[in-house]
Order: sequence, then C-alpha cells, then structure tokens
Amino acid sequence: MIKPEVFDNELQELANFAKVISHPARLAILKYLAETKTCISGDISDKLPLSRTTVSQHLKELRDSGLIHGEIDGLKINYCLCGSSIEEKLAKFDDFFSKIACQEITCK
Amino acid sequence: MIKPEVFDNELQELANFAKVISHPARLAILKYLAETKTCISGDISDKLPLSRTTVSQHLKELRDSGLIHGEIDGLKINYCLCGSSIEEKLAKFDDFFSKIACQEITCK
DNA sequence: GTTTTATGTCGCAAACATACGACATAGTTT
DNA sequence: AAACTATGTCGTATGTTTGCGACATAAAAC
Repeated sequence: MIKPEVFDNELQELANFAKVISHPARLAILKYLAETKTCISGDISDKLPLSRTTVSQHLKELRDSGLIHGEIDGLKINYCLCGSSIEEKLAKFDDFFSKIACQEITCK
Repeated sequence: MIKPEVFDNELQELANFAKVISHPARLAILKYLAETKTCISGDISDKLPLSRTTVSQHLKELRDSGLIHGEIDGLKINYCLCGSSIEEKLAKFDDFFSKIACQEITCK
C-alpha cells in the first residue's frame, strides 16, 4: 500500500535508488564486483552467507535498476558494475543532498 | 526473515541509511525542512498528500535515525534537520561509493 | 545423447513497511 | 475546568521484501 504517484519525479527516482542499495547483500555484491575489478561470474554466492537463489534475486534487482549488468559467457554469466549508471545515480543523489546538507540549520 | 547480522558493520549502517531515505515522503520531508530553513512545526502534514498519522510515522523514522530532531514548543513541535548527522552519513556514503564508482570497469 | 554445471524462475512462508482511523496525552484558550 | 488544538501511539489491513527449496533451461563435458 504505497502512494508513489503523488510525489514528484526527482524524489521518486532517488527513493528508488536508495531502495536498491538499502540491503547489505546488495551493497556487498557491488563491493565485491568493484574489488575483483574483472567482471566475474555468479560465484558471488560462495562469498555471501546467502543461498544461491537469494543472491540471484539480489542480482536481478541490481540488474533491473541498471547498476550492474551481466553478459552470458557459455555456462557462466559475467557480472560487472555499470559505471555510467552508477555515476548518474550518484550525481542525482549529490544534487539532492547538496541542497539539503550545506545549510547550517541545526536546531541545537 | 532478514539476515542482517552476517554482513559487516559498514554495509549494515549504509544500508540502514539508504532505507531511511528510500521513501519519497521522507525525502519530501527533508526537502521541506531544508527549504523552510527555519525549524517549523508539524504542519508538514498539510504539505504532503498523506494523512497526519502517516506523516507522523515518517517523522519518527527520521528522528530515530538521527537525521532530524524535534523540539517541543508549547503545543507544537519544531522539527529541523540535524546537519551534523546528515553530513556524517553522507561522508560514509561517499566513502563507500568512491571505492566503487571511480574505476573504469564497465563491461560494455 | 546422458550427465554435469551454472544459472534463472516459481511458489511459498515469514517478516517488514505503509497507510490510516480511532484513541490518548498534554498544552492553550476561554 | 471545559473545550480546543497539536501531536503521538495503537491496532489493523493491505502490500512488499527477503529467503529458500524445488524445478526448469541450456551450455559443456563426457
């Protein structure tokens, strides 16, 4: 029961991005992909304390949001960070928070 | 059914922050508090397409996470952004993503 | 061509989030 | 002190997320 349509697009998009990265498993996947530097296949599951099925679903969410993408290579799938998409989302994030954080309005 | 304890603390904290800001209503509240610049009371409800109860709950989440705080002033409550806390969380956010975004590892 | 391997999808259960009306509390006004 | 006002909390309905085993698919190895 959510009322999404009533908020403006900027907020909507930012909230969606935040939701994607609001689970430690998904952050862990991003971190892992960044660290291995090379696009590695889905043996990510072995590195996380979650079942393969669950990891596969987290990968799907990251894929759907465009933060990563996977390329089929025979039996395996090489996943990698999608740099441009991450940059784009971070830029929007920074834009929003630069409006908010820089003013000294702390009550106390 | 969540398995949070198994991920390291950095990821955990960051995920929690992301979760707090992953709803457009909460972003709208932060934006509103930033725009009015002065700490205003809970007539925030009037500005959002949500019931007073619902807004009150979103305020509670923001309060609990430390992003805002409220000060009682007679019958009203003056809410305001908690600048230091926001800065702190943004710093952790940036720290994480600087490790991730700056490398050119896009597959395609 | 059967077995093995890497992966995705389905269906379910438990947990969590969202939204809101009804009620509670506590300060203000009369 | 009775009525009014601003706010929070409770209970509840409905929707969404998380996690996983079981099954499906399709390439690779034998």
